[in-house]
Amino acid sequence: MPKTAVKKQQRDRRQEILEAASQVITDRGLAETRIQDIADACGVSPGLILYYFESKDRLLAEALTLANDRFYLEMSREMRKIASARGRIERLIELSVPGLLPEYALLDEWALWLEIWVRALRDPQMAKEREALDRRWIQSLAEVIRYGRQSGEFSVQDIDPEDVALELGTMMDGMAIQVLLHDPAITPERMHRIALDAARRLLGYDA
Amino acid sequence: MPKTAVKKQQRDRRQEILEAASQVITDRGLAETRIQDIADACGVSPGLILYYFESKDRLLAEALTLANDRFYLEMSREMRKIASARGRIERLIELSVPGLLPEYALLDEWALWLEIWVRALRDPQMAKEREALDRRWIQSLAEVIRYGRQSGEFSVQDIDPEDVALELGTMMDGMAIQVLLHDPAITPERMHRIALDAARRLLGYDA
DNA sequence: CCTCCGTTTGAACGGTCAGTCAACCTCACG
DNA sequence: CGTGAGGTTGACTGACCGTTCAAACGGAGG
Repeated sequence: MPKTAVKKQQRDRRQEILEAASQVITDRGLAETRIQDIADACGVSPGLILYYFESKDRLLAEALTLANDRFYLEMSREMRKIASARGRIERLIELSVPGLLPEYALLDEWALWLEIWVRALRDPQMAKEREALDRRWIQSLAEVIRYGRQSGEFSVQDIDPEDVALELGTMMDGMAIQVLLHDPAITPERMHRIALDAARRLLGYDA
Repeated sequence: MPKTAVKKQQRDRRQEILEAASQVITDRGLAETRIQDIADACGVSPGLILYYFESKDRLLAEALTLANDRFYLEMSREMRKIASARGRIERLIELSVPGLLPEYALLDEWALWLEIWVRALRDPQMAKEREALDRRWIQSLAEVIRYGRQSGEFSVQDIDPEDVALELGTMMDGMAIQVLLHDPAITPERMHRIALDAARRLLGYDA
């Protein structure tokens, strides 16, 4: 077998395991995830999991960021399809509300964020990774804001786009937690409305 | 020994264990907390822990909300000492920023919130408890807002105080996470400033 | 058809830890 | 003092689970 083919197969299997792991973590929680569960989820024996990963811990760390990476790619693709800055920011918001769009399983996405945060508290490696993921997300927001300001769609001129992005982003984090945990005080629809209002207010455009 | 004395001693020991558990969870994380650790922390043998608690799980669940209860009591006391609504809201904000005031170990407080959230994802009992804690917090904010509106300190009249409280509260949740995780993009001071600005804007009073 | 090497298996190992239990302690009360 | 009940101990157990490993598999190349 040619070397590239071997590498390809290895990468596929690795990916398969990572995706299974990500799913299991979402279902059972990080703390309750066993190697056996992951093996079951992709129909292989437990031994194979540790053939592809140095340890359970490393595998879990890698799996945690997988869904987020996928979300980011999907989001970037969507952005390119939308011309107006306002359309982009509103789509970003829409995509970020847990459970708003049935076609995206964003509840999963957000549940993994909680696990990432807890782990980042004590694992410096994960702390670094989390910061990078977060920065990437805030930068995406900031980019849309800069774009809209440049095009004249957003009237607010005197504030740093990154500051606004940060405010909007952290506010959505906070609300998403409540929505994720099914707090009756804040439904997906309500979060959606509040976030859109906040965006209009912060960026300066009309409804 | 009279029955009340027995009960008193039992309650003290229980409390002692709960507080030790709360501390250990803060230090090591929920997942890494062992009964042995808790026993060590209050200088008793592991067996005694399970003499006072049905299981490790129940103990941890109870311990998780302890710090939050204490924070709430402390906060209520502080509120009574401040006359103006504006002073109250600004004190609430100050108290909520992780690591802003050295005399309060609010990093601990917030770290426990993360653990509560993760656990609430899959434990209905904890989900209910979390919702109650959160409601209590939002209600405190709303109360101050109603007070300030009534006294004329806050000029915004047309929005539901609970809506404003929710917005302010969730925004602070989101920021607190970043601060807690030592994100360089948002220091305690910056969170403090942003939250104060948001309060002024939402409630309608001047700097 | 054989060989070889990367892949896969699943049984076995070893460490960890929640929970149990029998014995011991202590002290209030008679 | 003696007694008894509640409090405390810490060794023990049984289950669980990450990790290891020797053996088996499979298919590409000769």
